[in-house]
Amino acid sequence: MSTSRSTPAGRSGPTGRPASPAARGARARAREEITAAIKDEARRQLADEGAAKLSLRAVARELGMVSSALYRYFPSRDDLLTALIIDAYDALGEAAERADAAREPTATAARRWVAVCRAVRAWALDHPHEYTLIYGSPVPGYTAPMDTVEAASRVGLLLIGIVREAYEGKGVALPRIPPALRPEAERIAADIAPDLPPEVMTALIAAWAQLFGLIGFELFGQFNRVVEDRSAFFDHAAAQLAHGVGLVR
Amino acid sequence: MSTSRSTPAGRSGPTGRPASPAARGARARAREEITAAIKDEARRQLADEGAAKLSLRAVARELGMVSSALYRYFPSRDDLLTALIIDAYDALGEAAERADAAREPTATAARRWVAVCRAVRAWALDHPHEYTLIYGSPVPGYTAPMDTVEAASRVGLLLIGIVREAYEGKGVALPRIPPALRPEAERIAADIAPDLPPEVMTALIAAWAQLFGLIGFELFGQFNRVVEDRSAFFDHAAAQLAHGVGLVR
DNA sequence: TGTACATCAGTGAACGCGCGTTCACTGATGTAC
DNA sequence: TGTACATCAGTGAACGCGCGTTCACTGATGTAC
Repeated sequence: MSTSRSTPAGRSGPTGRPASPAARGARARAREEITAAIKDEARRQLADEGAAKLSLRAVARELGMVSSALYRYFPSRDDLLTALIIDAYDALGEAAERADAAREPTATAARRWVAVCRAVRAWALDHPHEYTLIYGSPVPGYTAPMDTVEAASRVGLLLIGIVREAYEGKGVALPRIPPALRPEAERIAADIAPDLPPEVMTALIAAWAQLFGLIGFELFGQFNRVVEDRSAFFDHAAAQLAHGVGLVR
Repeated sequence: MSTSRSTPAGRSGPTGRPASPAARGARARAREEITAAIKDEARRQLADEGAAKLSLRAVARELGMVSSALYRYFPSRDDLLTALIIDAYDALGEAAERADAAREPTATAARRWVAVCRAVRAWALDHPHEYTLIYGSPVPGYTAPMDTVEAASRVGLLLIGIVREAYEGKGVALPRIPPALRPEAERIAADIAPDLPPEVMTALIAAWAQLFGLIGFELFGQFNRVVEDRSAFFDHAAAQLAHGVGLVR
């Protein structure tokens, strides 16, 4: 129950009544605050121990509650994890969307692409453990429920949107793909964005995976003693990815 | 002590004497066998629980030993992890090197590159949990000692070697890099491969990170319901990476 | 070749710790009439 | 507006489990003379 996305103030509560912040009773307000406090503390603990060792008891302890009290808010440890995962996807998606929304009106698709990549990287560096939660190795014994897919696809959809606008404005040079890949490319495009050419969709998905490869290597230490000016390195790599997708300007 | 790489039969033992398999006493042979059995069982358990929860007690239990007995072989849990990590890097490196060694004599650099990428992917799909151990998110609370770096760099060195041969044979088209990246590119090249142009080294490192991004996305489920013919997709992406590094043939 | 001694592998008990989850309960807050 | 009842948050004890590591010990294997 409590694992659904937190209801923003102003939406209707469980009774169906529209509930203004003032009208919500003390109980409802307390519930929201404590739910948020639990998630905040859990996020804090991700940093120390990682998701695999995230412990309800430790969270409760830190909050001055008894461990069983958490079960009023999350029916199990996995549900708390799910909530953290959805929040992380949403926060990352929002950061990326905000970066794109703040573009200058004259920005080219390639510039928008790079800006979104930079926003993703910046969020990852700012929230390394939440990033790890969603783009690191899977948490053993945990399988993400379907609730996560909507939030998980926000960054991907944003990138597709940028490429789509560019394509409509003739700002895309079709990448070439080998014949062996053609059927798969057509299937991918049909499934995800039938209005885009298969070559573009295929290149886009590869670029999407590669973007997270760059960020992961930086975050997980593989660039230690290799790359130093990581911002400059990343910016260039992101621009190259845009190029690979066919964004010509 | 026992966390150093396992001594292959035929090398000299701790006494300095050359020790043929026959000459080694029962004790030494048993020690090697049991060390290997511990690592094998630990690898098996990585699959179920992940590295964060790898447990000496569980390994001992499965081997029919008492947990304290493992301390004769590995001074601590972290040392066992280190041994597994080094083994994994070595196994991956060896798989990549073998794939390259098996090339046809006429193979172009681009073909060699793709063959190595495919070998890395194949090994990752065959050993997902060992791959996760080395290229997944870091194990919380564990920091890899310096012992791992040699094994960790085998794949990278192999890729550099391929590009180097191509460069010497004029098989590389210099990628372009923006002026902002020039100083960092020169630093990288000077540090790692002074005989290669900075543009090439920079592109190589980006491609290296992107390669593992592609593999990670496939392995960690991000391609679920997105990419289906993953081999075809990967082969093309790997060829594109070669192209990005400047391998023209 | 035989013997005394040193080395080593493995035992079993213990220390001190942590975990997720359930359950019957108390007391405060909210709701319906 | 006041009261009876329902809802809910939080408690504290308990269940049953697992963990890494230490330690004194036994008995087998190896080594030096």
